[in-house]
Amino acid sequence: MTDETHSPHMISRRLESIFPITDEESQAFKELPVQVVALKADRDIVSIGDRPHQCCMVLEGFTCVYKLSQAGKRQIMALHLPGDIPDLQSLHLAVMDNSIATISPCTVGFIQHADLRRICECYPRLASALWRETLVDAALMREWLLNIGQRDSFTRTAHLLCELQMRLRAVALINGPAFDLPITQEQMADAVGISTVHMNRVFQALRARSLIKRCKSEVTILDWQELQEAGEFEPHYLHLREAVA
Amino acid sequence: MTDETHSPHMISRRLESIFPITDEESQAFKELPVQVVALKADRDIVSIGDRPHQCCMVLEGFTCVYKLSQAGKRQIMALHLPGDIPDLQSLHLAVMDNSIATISPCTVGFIQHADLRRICECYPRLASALWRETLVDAALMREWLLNIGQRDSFTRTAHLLCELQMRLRAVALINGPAFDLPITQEQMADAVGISTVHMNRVFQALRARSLIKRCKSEVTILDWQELQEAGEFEPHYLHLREAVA
DNA sequence: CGTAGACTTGAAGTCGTTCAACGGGTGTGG
DNA sequence: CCACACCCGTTGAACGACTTCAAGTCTACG
Repeated sequence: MTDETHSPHMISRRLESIFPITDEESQAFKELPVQVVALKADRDIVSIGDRPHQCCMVLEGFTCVYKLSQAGKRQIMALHLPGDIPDLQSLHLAVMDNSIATISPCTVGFIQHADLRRICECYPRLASALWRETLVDAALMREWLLNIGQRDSFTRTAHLLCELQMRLRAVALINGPAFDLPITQEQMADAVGISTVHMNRVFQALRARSLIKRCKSEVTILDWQELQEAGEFEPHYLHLREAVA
Repeated sequence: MTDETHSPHMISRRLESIFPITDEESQAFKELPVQVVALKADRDIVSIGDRPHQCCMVLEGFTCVYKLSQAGKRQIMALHLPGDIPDLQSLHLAVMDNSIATISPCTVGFIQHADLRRICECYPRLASALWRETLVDAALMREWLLNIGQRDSFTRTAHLLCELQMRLRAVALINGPAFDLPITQEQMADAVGISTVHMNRVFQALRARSLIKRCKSEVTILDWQELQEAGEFEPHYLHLREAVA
């Protein structure tokens, strides 16, 4: 909530990871006024039914998109990392059809819709880049739908871990096999659509097969190849510009 | 494959159902060159891995977006009706991360990416309308994710029926409680993520509770109120301009 | 008239849920 | 500094929803 300068870097890095933009366009982004805010874990950033006049960019931490069933069960339909804009849709969809919350303590940056619209008019390629962002979000949701609809809980979980690892790499937040994953088993369970108790057992199975190791909030992938196979993970759907080895 | 004139009407009607556009913009759409093709049921229109140079607009019939798991199980992640553009994403995402197939016999219209890009440049509001289209598609997927991840099979199926009824109404394809739903139980099962056998039992339960009636490919909703409650259906996520009673 | 595809049925089996309880670490207030 | 509370992770056992297999019926269509 202090350093306002690293935020535009964040977003342009994310955009560039999936779409080539020029220096001038990148620069335009960096000059956008951003209101930076720090938030505790498990707080709503935007709630279903809201009519926001701004978008929220993740700067630090993890956020999630979620909805509740009538029984009060929560389905997480996306996880967002630094550089992502979880509610970019609100630029064209007046009322939120989902909530967005922090998974871990976060700092986020708010950008006014008006500013985004203006920049989209001046730089049509940036508009395309943002459009593309929302399309990649949708592509991830399709994969999650396949995951939840057709794969068993073990495969689903392995798949999610692979996805997170690769996305974190793509924005250069990690480079080795270990990374910080400040997310509880309950939140993981909500993301793959199983119960907390069962998520715990899946984690045990993953450890038993020596696929991962977990120590506090740090996850280490012990066998990337095996984990990918266990999770039926094919990274094409991430639409990254360059394949990450 | 014969009448090329009704197709642009179709798309503009769909766009207008969620976004106000001017006559001039609507006109621009109607002048787009469209290649109309008739297809049998259960045929791929675009396949995963393709790099299409055109988009496909549904003119008659139903299409679906799907992916296969390694075990060969199919998850349908969206159903598209006349007026929809199932692969609009391909405008900005070079390679398809999903396949698109016909559910029933269909006629579809292909529009070149180049033409769409041109019209987006000339009419930025149309570009926004198309962007919005893809965002609504994503909103539907979020609801499907909630449906499949957190609701039981009975609720899921009721929900899907409500959604289809309301979307068909929104484009004025139906007005009464009965409508043509040329889709097999197997396809329905793939859409809600359950087995064919179980889908059959869910249908029996829906009939036993007098919520729906099915005769050939025609579905009649006997109690709209009850079906909505049974499916936990709240239509906000469809982002229709006007609530349909 | 025969065949293929869609729908239907029963029974057995599996995966995941639910309930209930306990352990361990961490932070907070007395 | 200790005690307590809380959250997270863990465990066992019973239950339930859905799957799978296998067979049989119905209808449409060539």
